[in-house]
Amino acid sequence: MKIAGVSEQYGISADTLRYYERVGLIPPVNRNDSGIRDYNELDLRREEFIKCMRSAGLPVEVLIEYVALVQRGDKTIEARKEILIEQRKLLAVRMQEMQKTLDILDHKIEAYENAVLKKRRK
Amino acid sequence: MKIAGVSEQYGISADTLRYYERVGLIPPVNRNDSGIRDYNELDLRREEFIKCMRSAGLPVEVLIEYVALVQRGDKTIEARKEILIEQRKLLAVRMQEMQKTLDILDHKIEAYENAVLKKRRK
DNA sequence: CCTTGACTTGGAGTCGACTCCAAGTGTTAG
DNA sequence: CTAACACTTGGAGTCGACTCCAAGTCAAGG
Repeated sequence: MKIAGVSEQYGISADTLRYYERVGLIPPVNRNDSGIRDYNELDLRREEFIKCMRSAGLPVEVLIEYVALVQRGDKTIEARKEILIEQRKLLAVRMQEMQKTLDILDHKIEAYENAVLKKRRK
Repeated sequence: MKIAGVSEQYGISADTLRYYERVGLIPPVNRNDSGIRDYNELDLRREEFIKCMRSAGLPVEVLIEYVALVQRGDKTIEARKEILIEQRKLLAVRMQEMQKTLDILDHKIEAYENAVLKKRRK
């Protein structure tokens, strides 16, 4: 699959896909005879993983480090696990903050709802 | 309370507090005779609100709009409510994405855990 | 009196993460 | 044969949100 197809399928711009590859967020993608990227199944799964991690706010820098470890093989499994555990922890904290904010928003929305009703009753 | 105190109490840098005021994210804070900011209770509650909203990723721009509406009084209540409902919706979506990522991280961490154990058993 | 340190301003700089651009090459449709 | 179009590269530009800087003012302690 060429870059435009991947871009459409995952909703990531071609520029961003090239950027990801350039900075090492995914390993180099194979090229056809004209030098054009030809994404295989593994590449696509990688893009999906990256998309998922990025959507949750994991920093590009951390993901680069993780991907580099994957490339170095089984001896890096412990290090990779530590990275994921750390990021999982940070993610859980962010989600807690967001939950707190969500609750406050719900309170405020309800308060505004009541204010609107009271106004209408006048 | 002076800016340094607020900064310490809320974990927001003095620069950021001034920035928030400059762009209209909070209304101008009163000054003492020497022109130094003197935050009152209301100002502090505003900072706390902003801190909470920002920690959940609500854009500064949206908050500026919201604060401007608050300044314009009761006739803007409906508009404010709409903003909060919209942001609440976006927040819920982001949280869902994060939950999905969290689940995947948990799966991966568990898989790594098993891989580590298998290795040790050799 | 004078230094120290917290504050003031306007404006410039930084950072993460893209996003866009110019110039060039290769494949395809008419 | 040529025009259109998808792709390539390296590098520059943008955006949101701060963060830092220079130059100046003021209150308090030694």
